Amino acid sequence: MTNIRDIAKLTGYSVSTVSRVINNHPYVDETKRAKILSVINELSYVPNASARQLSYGKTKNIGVILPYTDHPYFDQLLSGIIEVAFNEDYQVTLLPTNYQAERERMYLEEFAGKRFDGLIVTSRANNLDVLLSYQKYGPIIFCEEIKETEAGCVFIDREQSITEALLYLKKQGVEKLGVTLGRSGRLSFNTKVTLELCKKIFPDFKEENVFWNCIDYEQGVNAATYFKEKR
DNA sequence: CCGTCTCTACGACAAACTAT
DNA sequence: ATAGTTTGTCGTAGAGACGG
Repeated sequence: MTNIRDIAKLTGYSVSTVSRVINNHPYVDETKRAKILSVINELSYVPNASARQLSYGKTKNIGVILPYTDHPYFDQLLSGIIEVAFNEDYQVTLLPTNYQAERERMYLEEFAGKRFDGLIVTSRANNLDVLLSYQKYGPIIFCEEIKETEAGCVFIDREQSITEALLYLKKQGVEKLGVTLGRSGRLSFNTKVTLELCKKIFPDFKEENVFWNCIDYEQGVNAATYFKEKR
């Protein structure tokens, strides 16, 4: 396979001069530039991406940790991430975990190995401490409120929005509340807050009125059946 | 001082080489 | 035969050489 040294050898100029031509840098004589370009075209030479990455010290790649993609919330989040990355000439690599802690740790190890310039954690499978310990390898942004440290985070005010939704239901005359949730409160901040607010706004609310692991359409249908029978 | 060009470090890995 | 060491690979960018 042709490399930059082959081009240099064939044209009679140095590797650096060839590099300048490839990257449109100034200070290359036009006749030499033309000759180098003609050899490049002749051999269909394309610079090695790994070697470029080595030199830049950057991958121009952002890893996005997410549980799954077929979900409106993560779809929308991803769409925004991709749009901004595109404008900044960054590539985005999707890192689906299906909430498997081990898989997520594998991605974190790849991040430590400089596979990505930065990491966006939309929802995590490991405890926060585990993810925070990887901050020394590069920037990590969390899509949840991080209060303990100065970690970068972007989040919506879940407490406020859930409160509004619950108050609306109460106003509509709802007395007995049923809730669908994805994961245990031990792992999910969202779950924890939702349960706390349910108990606060609906004092008679009991945890047996929670339908757990409701993360897809099928479980949604099961939840509807469950609540219908419980009514 | 400017334009043009060469040399070399960078990091991880494989291949080649040397010593035992 | 095995373990340890050295060298080469890949493209880029900055330092520096050189001529005018």
